[in-house]
Amino acid sequence: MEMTLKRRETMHRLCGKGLEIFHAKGYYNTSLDDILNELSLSKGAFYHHFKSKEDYFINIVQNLIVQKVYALLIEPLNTNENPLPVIIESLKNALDPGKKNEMAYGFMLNDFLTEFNKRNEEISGQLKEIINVWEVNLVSLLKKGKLDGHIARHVDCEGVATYIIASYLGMRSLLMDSSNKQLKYQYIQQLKQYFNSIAAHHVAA
Amino acid sequence: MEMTLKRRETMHRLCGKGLEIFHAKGYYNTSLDDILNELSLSKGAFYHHFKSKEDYFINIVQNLIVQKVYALLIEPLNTNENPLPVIIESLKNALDPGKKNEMAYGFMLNDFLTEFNKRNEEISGQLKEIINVWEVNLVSLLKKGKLDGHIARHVDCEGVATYIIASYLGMRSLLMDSSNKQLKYQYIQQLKQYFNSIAAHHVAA
DNA sequence: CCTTGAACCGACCCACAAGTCGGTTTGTTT
DNA sequence: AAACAAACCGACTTGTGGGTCGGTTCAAGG
Repeated sequence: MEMTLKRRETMHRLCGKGLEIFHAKGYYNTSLDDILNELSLSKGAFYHHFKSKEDYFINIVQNLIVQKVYALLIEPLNTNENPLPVIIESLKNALDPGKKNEMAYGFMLNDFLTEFNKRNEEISGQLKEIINVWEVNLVSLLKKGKLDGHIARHVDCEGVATYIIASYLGMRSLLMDSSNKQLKYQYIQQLKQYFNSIAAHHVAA
Repeated sequence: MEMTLKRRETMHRLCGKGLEIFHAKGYYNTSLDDILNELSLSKGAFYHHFKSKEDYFINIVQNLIVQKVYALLIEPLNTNENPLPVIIESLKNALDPGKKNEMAYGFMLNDFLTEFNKRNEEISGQLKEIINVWEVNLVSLLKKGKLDGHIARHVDCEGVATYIIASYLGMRSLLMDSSNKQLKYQYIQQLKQYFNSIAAHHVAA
């Protein structure tokens, strides 16, 4: 089974470096050779493991992007606490580049969604599905929060989830270049302001 | 001067159709021939009027996109009324496809911003500049609203402007396919909710 | 050793799209 | 109507990048 291990290791290296470069330069603006040169691998090696560039990226979505979105944005929602601070905390984490100078995974979703929209049905469908799962989890957490008395009864939980997702995705277009601390701070502050307006009892801003 | 008129008319046709197709399929995913065939024009005609595809798109940005954004999002802010309803109205307009089944100009900004980011410094710079002008105008209107007693004194106007822009841009990623009436409605409702929390006096939701 | 097959190499093929250029049409001027 | 230039044509050049394929390396089993 040593063979299988080698295969998995090479595929893993390809996916990791691929996500890094696709994210930095865009999928359609990155050639396979860009990635292969970085890893000192050949076309032949690539097509031995993946059947096409698309197949390769789908692997990346399923193995890396899905995992990260779940870890950063969805799993934290599995809580019994007051939803609003939990959501804020998860978004703050997602917008920060990871501790060990990883990528800022929060940035990827809007980028790739826009890039694949109307160009690749398969991939954009999978990305939309990720957003969809996120939305469903947000809604159900918000509804639980309403029952638990943390959120005002008049609130439209679906609407709130939509609004949270929209503002989060949109931050990407504003945070393009430098990881602008100022903008992130403003965003989180205003999100708190908004959350105050849907909380069951008013809390100091 | 009949020549000049002919020239201007052809350039105008090219820009109009170009924006339509670039917006529908993306700039890098659209070949010049895609556009030229639609207009029954040739490569020669194109390069007689524009020096490159990039030059062509910059023309489109300056002549069409800037105009539309100003008309829909910036000029309406030049008012002495309560800023909050004015802003809501402008966003509602921008997200609607025009009356005479035009394009939904509100969708273009996020799409093109994302597409050109890190691929074309020149163009993405111009698009960011549009956003910047919008932000400046939003901030100054909000500040005036504060002086006029429409907006609470504790409010961070820059932060509010950032948040408005982020949520607006982000809606694009959610409204991708069909012009989903439901999502638009949710967005506007939540924006009103948010605005209630920064208004000087509470108004019914 | 020798065989076998997975992992890998890299020259090549092919489609596509930006940009070129010599030539043709069209309209205006005198 | 001759002359001139702007507008336009379309075959061609050139570069790029996804994908192919015959061959080589290497590790494991006999």
